[in-house]
Amino acid sequence: MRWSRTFIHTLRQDPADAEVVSHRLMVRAGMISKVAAGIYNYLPLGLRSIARLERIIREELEKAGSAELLMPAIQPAELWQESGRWSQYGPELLRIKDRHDRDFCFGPTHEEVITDIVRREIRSYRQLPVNLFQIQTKFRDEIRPRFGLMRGREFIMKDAYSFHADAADLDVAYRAMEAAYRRIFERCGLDYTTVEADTGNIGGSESHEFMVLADTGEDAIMSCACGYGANVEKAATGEIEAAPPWPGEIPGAPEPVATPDQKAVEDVAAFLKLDPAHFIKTMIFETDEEFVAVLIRGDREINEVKLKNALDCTHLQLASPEKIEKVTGGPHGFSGPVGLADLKIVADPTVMALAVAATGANAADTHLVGVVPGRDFEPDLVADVNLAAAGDPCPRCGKPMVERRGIEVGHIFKLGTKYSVPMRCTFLDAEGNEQPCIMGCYGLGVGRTVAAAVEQNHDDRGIVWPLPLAPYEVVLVMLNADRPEVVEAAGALYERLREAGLDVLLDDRPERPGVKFNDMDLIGFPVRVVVGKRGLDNGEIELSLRRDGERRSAPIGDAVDAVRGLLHELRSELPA
RNA sequence: CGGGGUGUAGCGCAGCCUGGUAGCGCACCUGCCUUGGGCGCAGGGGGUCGGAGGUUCAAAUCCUCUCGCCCCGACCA
Repeated sequence: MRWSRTFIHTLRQDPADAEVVSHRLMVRAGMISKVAAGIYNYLPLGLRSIARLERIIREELEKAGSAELLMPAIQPAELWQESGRWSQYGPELLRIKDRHDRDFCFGPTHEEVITDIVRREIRSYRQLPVNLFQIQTKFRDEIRPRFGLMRGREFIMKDAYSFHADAADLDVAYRAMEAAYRRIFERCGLDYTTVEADTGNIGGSESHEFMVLADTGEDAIMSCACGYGANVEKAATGEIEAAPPWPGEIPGAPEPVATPDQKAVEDVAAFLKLDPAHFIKTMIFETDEEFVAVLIRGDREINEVKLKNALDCTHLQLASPEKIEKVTGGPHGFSGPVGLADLKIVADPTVMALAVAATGANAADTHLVGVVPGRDFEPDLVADVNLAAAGDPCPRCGKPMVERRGIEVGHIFKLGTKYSVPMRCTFLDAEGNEQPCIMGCYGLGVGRTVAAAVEQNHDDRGIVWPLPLAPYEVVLVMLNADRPEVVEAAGALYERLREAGLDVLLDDRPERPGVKFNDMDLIGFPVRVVVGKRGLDNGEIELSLRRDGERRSAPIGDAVDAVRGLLHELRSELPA
């Protein structure tokens, strides 16, 4: 392709609304442009990178035994009503009506449609398993879209779904898809890790996320040298170090002490000359139907995702100070479990491990010391609601874990029968009994993966594309476009490179050299070939790799081989 | 949805406080010049100042309402 025939318009300045580097650079490089909040055009250059990733995805998924299909973006409400998600999904589901006033939605995901497809055809265990995928545009009306392609409302996703006769067969597909994902991200040259994940409101028994490591990632992940890794929402810990010994005697009953204006645990601890770990922090939450007092050791934080799972509720929020006062009898900041007879109490194991503790007295400016868990209060539920933190012991090996940030580019689930039961997607087993299909689902954010690649591969001049995702592998820069001999030589070389099957863009613009070089660096083509009058006088061209910029010359007659050599050098570092 | 910003030429911004002919840089067009890292000179085109209403002799500027966009938070296969 010639630059003058495609549509590449770079920006000299950063767009005012771009915050993260991938968003900034992709807009500046003329790969994407914004239409509305979280809705983008994929311009020719951006689409080429997307298409290259899609090709890798198709190859690996087909190898893993998944067949491609394409489902509609617009879905009828009836299917969502069958699964129950029409009422559960909330405002993130973009609902629309047709001219007959019938309800539809723009699909944020396709469990309902795929389940409908499969249930129409599958009758027997002999027809299973089924594994299907699509690459398709999704719409989720996110509360806060941001970061360009990283969190769009409309976005391209690869979603796959598998249907099985039993859990063992699902496991086979799950492992195959996991391996396919690994190959996809490895082929893209991305530095990633897999972590155990919470299943969220998709449900299911097992779930892994694929995280591209980047400081700007929206997810926190805990990991350990032993191989354990988990999204912080899900992360367990080994046994948390015990609180220091209680100073002094353990009283026979809790004793109230005055703590005027002392609310935060650190302040009260300092005031009472205790360690924060001696405290029981009591947080009052409000669920769909009740108030809950949640107890965590004073030096720890609550993990709301774990709490939501422990309570098995869909909505959860901290209660307002007014409501806290109403349900506990004491003001915000002085809550404690003792005497909270009417409230459900959930305690983290770190709390129950305390021999004796201090906590709020449910009265203004008062705390209780000498509270003994089990003696002075009894929780309704003991559950791990502890937020893992850097340095906490690994649940597998006990060594300290580290916290890193990641971009969630893939998420795979064992769904079980969450959709097949309500939607009656069943088959007859070998004994002639009707059984629901066991399902798995497998998502991969296509635009997000490309953005993550930029996030991970750039410098202060622009993008440094990993070869497999570059919009063009090679750019041929025609300098001195006013010189007929240069135009002729560059044009001829361009044809030779094309005939050799190379993926090359010819920059034939009559721009000054500085403009061209800056654009090449900004867009980040892996291999750059320069034809200019200076080199041409010696019959030479200049080659360089974007990642190191080191320039080397070659006779123009050897140009094709020289380019191939550089591409080979880049390819040899990637899996086949 | 709560908090904080912002909207003026294609892009990035000033002007607003203190009302009085709408500006700057880049980009674009013409000519000359220059040509290996975002040249130089000269000339030129382009804006319902997000929208509606109000105050005023006069509104980009003040007031009210409204819409878009951005950031933080809650939210999120």
